[in-house]
Amino acid sequence: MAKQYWLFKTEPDCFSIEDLRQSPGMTTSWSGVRNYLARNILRDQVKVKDEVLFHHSSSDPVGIAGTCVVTRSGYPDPTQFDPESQYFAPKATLDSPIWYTVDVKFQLKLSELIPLSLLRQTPGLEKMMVCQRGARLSVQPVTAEEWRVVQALIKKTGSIT
DNA sequence: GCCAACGTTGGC
DNA sequence: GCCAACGTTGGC
Repeated sequence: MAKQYWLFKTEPDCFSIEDLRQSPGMTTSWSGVRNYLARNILRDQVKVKDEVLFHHSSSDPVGIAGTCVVTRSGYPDPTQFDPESQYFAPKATLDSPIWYTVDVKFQLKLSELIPLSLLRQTPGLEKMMVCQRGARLSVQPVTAEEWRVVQALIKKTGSIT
């Protein structure tokens, strides 16, 4: 299958691109997604080697902070089985898990975050999901063309790897 | 299965 | 802090 592209949202106070860069193996499990549509995407569509825009939400400014790559496709989110976790799901069992996660590895961190306001002004990104009003989905598809346009912005902005 | 009430997300 | 969008819950 051709490589696919995604956008993952996270609140940097909770987990930032820098947190990912400093994680063991620069890799993390994208656990804690508790929305069914996002769950279905993680479980069914996100594949190893797919590339991901790492998006900071509820920050100032909000926007793309870096990129990462999928290193493990959908598997049951361990936090749903952990009574100590804020993501614990009492009804989930090992035999019938409810929530899924994927693993992602750090690729690059932008020298400066690319603000959502800039994305909205950039030709070619008018239809990008994150640019739409009220787009709350935390795991979003990104088209190959949108990815290409964002790559140009990343090159222009500068980044560290 | 409908839909009102309620809760959460997230940009501003 | 506000509030629009939208997801979830639960009574019927």
